[in-house]
Amino acid sequence: MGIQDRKQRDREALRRKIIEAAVQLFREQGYASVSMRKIAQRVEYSVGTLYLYYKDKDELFLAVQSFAFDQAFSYMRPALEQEDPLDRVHQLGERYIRFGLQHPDLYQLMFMMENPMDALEDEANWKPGIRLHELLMNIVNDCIQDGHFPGTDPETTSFTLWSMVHGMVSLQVSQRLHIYGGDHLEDCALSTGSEEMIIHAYRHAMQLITHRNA
Amino acid sequence: MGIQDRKQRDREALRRKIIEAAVQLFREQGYASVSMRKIAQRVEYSVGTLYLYYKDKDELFLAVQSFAFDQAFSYMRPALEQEDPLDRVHQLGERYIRFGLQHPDLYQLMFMMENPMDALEDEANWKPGIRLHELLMNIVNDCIQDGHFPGTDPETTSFTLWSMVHGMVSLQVSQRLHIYGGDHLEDCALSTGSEEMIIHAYRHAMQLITHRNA
DNA sequence: TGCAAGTAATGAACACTGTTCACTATATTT
DNA sequence: AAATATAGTGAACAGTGTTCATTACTTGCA
Repeated sequence: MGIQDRKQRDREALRRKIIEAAVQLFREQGYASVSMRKIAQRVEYSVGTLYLYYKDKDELFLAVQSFAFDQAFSYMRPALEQEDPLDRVHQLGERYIRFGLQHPDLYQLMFMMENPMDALEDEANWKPGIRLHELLMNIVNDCIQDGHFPGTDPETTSFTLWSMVHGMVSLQVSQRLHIYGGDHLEDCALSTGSEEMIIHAYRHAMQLITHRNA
Repeated sequence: MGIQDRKQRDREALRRKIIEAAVQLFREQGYASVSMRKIAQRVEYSVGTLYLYYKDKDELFLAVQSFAFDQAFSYMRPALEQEDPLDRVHQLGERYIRFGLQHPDLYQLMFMMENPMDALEDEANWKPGIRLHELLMNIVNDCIQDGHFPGTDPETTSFTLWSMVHGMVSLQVSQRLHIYGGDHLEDCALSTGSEEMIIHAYRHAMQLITHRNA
């Protein structure tokens, strides 16, 4: 039935419009001040309608999170084209950081907020997280085959690397890095707290970890 | 005037009772579900009274954060008694992690929530953060004097170390580590996601960074 | 002592939040 | 054409942080 198909398409189109409106509002007004009513107003439907398309706010935000992961993955994709596995981790980390800093609201939704995670039927089935972690772990595995990261397993090492870049991004996103650049520190590489300064710290760290004097 | 003094003491006692009630409620019911009315009920005063002692919720929570930092610092204190500066960083990191994992609600307040930070008159004057960072940086500086962390400055290195441990703790606290231990991974050191497993990863990382085969 | 001034505490009220559900309007099927 | 699904609505509910007119009590002064 073509009509059924069209209805299905309409349904999915509205589902998409809703999460796009949510993303837009995140950008414009920040995570905290996005309410169901504001989203409804933006898509020009009533509040109740949102609940016909998403069970509750958590489920809606989980869909936005999924959308954000798509964006993140395609942003990080070019890193995978590097020949040397060590270059792949390097680039992947750098792109991870840049994406997080440039989209703080999406990053919060992906890795910092507790809320949307509750909507997962089983927390262990957090697919985007699994996908990201497997991506990283495979590359780390290749590195180990090349003799890097001696004495560790890919699991532990990839967790460590993830923690480091996540730590850098999330401290910045949650406003904890304003301590750098105050008068109490004369001059240091992090004085501005900008993206490039964080990348600089990341590169130094990777140098230390990989024993490479690039 | 002794009466004035007593009033002053009463005032401070109630201020303290309020933040203690807040901490208690964090423990019992989790961060998200602690409201001003619940705190008021716990201290057996009306809601309005809380606003005579704290300008708003952010300011109250900032006071709780300050309380949490006191706890954290005294928990981490023993680490500073180590002779070797490298042992000091090692232990400091380990204690940082353990404190965070054992007090997830306080940790959220200290390093993850945006809210209470807005209450700072000047974000760059986040005193507990500055204190923690100076503590770490001084130790790192001692390490560098001993020839460790070659080619980096204490600023960058201490930021990196902080990021790593914060990343580990915050990923766990915000429920992002449930991906470990699923069926999609046979066996790995992180399978349980427990405190000891995170400490294990931390130690491996420190080994890599410090080029030490302890 | 009696009265005024000042302080401390209250809780109803306001504007917001996520969520529900009786109701209407439209579309499909019989 | 009538009956039946389906889609959309928005007032209502219980909760949130915050304010402020009103009360209760304490202090200082005549």
